[in-house]
Amino acid sequence: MPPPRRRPGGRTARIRRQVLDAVLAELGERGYDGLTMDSVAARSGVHRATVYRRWGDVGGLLADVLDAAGDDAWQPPDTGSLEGDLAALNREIHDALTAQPPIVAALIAASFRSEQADHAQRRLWEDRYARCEVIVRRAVERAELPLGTDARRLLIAATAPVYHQLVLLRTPPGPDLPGQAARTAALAASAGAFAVPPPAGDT
Amino acid sequence: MPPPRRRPGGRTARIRRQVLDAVLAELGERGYDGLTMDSVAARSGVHRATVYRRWGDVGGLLADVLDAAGDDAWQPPDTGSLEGDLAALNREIHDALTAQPPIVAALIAASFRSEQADHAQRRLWEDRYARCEVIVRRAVERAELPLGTDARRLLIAATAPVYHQLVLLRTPPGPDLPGQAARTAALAASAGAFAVPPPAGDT
DNA sequence: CCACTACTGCGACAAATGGTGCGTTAAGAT
DNA sequence: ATCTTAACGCACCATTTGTCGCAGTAGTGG
Repeated sequence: MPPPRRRPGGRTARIRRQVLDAVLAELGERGYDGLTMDSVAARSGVHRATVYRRWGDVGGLLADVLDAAGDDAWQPPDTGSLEGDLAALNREIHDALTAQPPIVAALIAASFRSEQADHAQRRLWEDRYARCEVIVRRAVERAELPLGTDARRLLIAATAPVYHQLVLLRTPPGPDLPGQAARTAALAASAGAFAVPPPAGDT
Repeated sequence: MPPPRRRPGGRTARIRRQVLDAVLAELGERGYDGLTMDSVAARSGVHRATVYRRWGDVGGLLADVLDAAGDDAWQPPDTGSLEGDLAALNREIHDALTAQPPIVAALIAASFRSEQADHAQRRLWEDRYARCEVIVRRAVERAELPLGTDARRLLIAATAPVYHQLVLLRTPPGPDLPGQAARTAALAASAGAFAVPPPAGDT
């Protein structure tokens, strides 16, 4: 027998959007502990019991929001140079983390609250960094970087300072933090700091 | 009139230690939302009402734990070279973040839960990074680094990848993440990536 | 050693929150 | 159009959270 087919139809989708929007709004306004099943239900206009049944708990809500966030068509910037790409990427990150209300920062913080949200957050990170690897590939093609540069490590080195400063340290960043972090990483990269040894076989 | 004089004596101090230990234990075992006033009171053997009276809420508990954590005699490693110091520092961070139970990671995550805890966490970061600046000063004295190197930016660039990988991304780190991050930062630093322009006056 | 009082323990209480069975409504297929 | 079934709304209960007054205990100064 076929699995019972779902009904992705109009009402279900509408309710989902209402609830997800309410989650983001609550998260932005009341920050962190403000996100309860109750407040989400009240704001969305959907009944408490419905929210409980479809999402189970706060972690389910967050996971759904995070998964929905990954379903976009985002592409990393393409400025024509490695440092330019990294700087533009960092500026996007910086803007997202300092936007008002601070939805992205609140989402990151909230993802610690449950296993489900944690997994969804990891999927989102993985997706974003995977999409960014093209930046490094293009730089290698332009001969800005040596072959065998570890894309992931380079991307993390470039972006980590921005996240660290804004999410964990939460102190006012120095001027042009995105640009400086990008320049530092690009410099280290062109010096071969992220070279990965070939798999010990052929060229 | 003078404020009523406090009693920092035996019982009060003992109760505080019991409660703070219970906070750490709960945080390690039950991770994030597991930390409630009730569970702390139960585990510590202190009455609920006492915990409410002295600490007010979960944020108060976390803030007290964080402040207590800053009252130690920790000093950054001194290995004789910049890269060695940074690598040793990163290894300490790595070990603290991957220890079982994951108390440090849980503390960082939990510090998002309230204003009070947030402020305490910032004080702790500030204190730690300030203590680490001596690493950069020593490197400048050894002429490993140019004068006018921005200590804070260098330290953040060196340590951020470790925090980012273990706290935010939460994916298995590559081999020798601490060492690689340290080498990258040291390389960029000796190339002058963290030079700060002199204040536009004299040498 | 004694008096003073800050601090803790106790239990009862009000209020908010989390979670669930059951009848009703609306979506999707024939 | 109408039938089937998934999804929703309502009412309800259980648990947790936070507060208060009072009595007892133990530091602190004389």
